[in-house]
Amino acid sequence: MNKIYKIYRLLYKTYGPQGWWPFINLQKSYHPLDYSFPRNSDEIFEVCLGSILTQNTTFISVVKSLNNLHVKEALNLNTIESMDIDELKTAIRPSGYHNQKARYILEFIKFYRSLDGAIPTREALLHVVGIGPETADSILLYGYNQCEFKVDAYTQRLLLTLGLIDEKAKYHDIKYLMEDSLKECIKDEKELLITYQEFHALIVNHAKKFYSKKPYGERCFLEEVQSSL
DNA sequence: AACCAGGACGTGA
DNA sequence: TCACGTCATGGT
Repeated sequence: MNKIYKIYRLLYKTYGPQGWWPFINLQKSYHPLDYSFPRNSDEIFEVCLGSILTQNTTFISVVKSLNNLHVKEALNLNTIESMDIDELKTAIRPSGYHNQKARYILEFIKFYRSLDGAIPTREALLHVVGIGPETADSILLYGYNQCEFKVDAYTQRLLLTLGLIDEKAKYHDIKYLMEDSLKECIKDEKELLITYQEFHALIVNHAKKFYSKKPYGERCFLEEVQSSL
């Protein structure tokens, strides 16, 4: 068992399953251990929308934006595409950058339509304006249940503090470190996917508590992973 | 009241 | 390639 997987086990033992992704339309019937989402095109689209809106923003703000659309019966691509762009901007205002994110959303909808239900490749997603590596992985991992590890600022900060990467490690360096480490320990594809999904969520949960303000990692119990191997 | 949040893009060196 | 400025609102 390598250190990365050890960190995952420790986080899971501490916080339990996170139940990522919180669907707006399904809050009543949603349970953390139900990994059957998303189930249809509307739910996939909701994850894609949330993935764009959450760029450099807390998910609490994203939920507000998604709810603004939901109460207008506009949490679907047909309505968003046909609605006035200023109305869209107003709805997503709580999650910030509403001008460029409104554009990103419309750009993505064009791309989404061209897919005609197919699963997008990572490379194709990266060609869409407004979709960088993290947003692409978020869409693939949570929207399409693809084994793509999502790296974010918290992941980098955590691994850097624990001394598992160096300062110049880039997005893909970290992504492949996580994926290779987990593949080494998990052979079952379904379990691997769930681990990717839960791990990222657990890192965010944990990092909010210990890696939001300096000095990072103070009293973080993951330090024990260092000495244990 | 400064600081940061589940980033991406454009620019110049 | 890479460091840096910009985009914007909301919570602490």
